[in-house]
Amino acid sequence: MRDERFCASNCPFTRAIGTIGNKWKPIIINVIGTRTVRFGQLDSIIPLISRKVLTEQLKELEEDGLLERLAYKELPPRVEYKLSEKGLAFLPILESIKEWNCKYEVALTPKETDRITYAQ
Amino acid sequence: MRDERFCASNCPFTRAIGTIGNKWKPIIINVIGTRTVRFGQLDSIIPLISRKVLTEQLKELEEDGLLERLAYKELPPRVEYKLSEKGLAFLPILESIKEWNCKYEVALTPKETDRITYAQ
DNA sequence: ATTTGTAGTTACCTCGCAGTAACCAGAATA
DNA sequence: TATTCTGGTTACTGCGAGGTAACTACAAAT
Repeated sequence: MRDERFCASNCPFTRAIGTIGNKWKPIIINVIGTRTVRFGQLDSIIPLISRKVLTEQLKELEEDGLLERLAYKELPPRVEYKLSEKGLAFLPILESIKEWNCKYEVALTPKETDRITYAQ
Repeated sequence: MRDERFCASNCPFTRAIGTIGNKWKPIIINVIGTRTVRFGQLDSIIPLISRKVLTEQLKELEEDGLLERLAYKELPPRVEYKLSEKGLAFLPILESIKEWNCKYEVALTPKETDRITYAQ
């Protein structure tokens, strides 16, 4: 999922793309935003992602220091995710991507059915 | 390569991730920058990418209006790629990703060998 | 006559991403 | 007693992304 050849590059930009350059991570970071979110919430807010892949993505994001995982020793288990300082600093970039897209996107005619929104 | 479920979303952010949210497109956009670059140049500047995938990515970027393809009717053929207004407007976002990464990345110890740089 | 150079395209094959389903702990509730 | 609730993990599986190699056109150079 994470491309090790990218992460091993000596180019900062290439390394950055190696860590956040896939489709799920920007979505997950955007969904968490400034909140504290539980695993089950993420799983239900992002319907297209499977539990397994969500787990993997969250683990990588934690390893890369973008988010913090708070596991409470309860039963049934409770785990909360929130963005770290690094993750929060990435939010403005996602905002500029939104603005960029709204400004330049060619008009589409999405079906009224199967609408999916991850924005808050 | 492009995730159609993402592109069909009614959420602008999700659609944006659907078009530029993979590892190669940000790299290609960054390499082209403000220049006009030939196909062969891209192929040699980005060694890890295969010709086939490079062709596919360039075609999608053109379809999404991020770059312009100028094919000269010569033999041997000559094709030049340059960013459109939309593509150029994306460059500042890539710059902020670079800054973000340099500021927050955890220190790595990349091998002195196999160094790869796409930055200009 | 043969090689070179460019920008692809095509067929073929493989590896691995990702989906699905089953399973887990153990307290609380019915 | 059995079910529920949560946040995973594991095994199995299939599809498709992506790599490789061969091939194209045609002019110019050797």
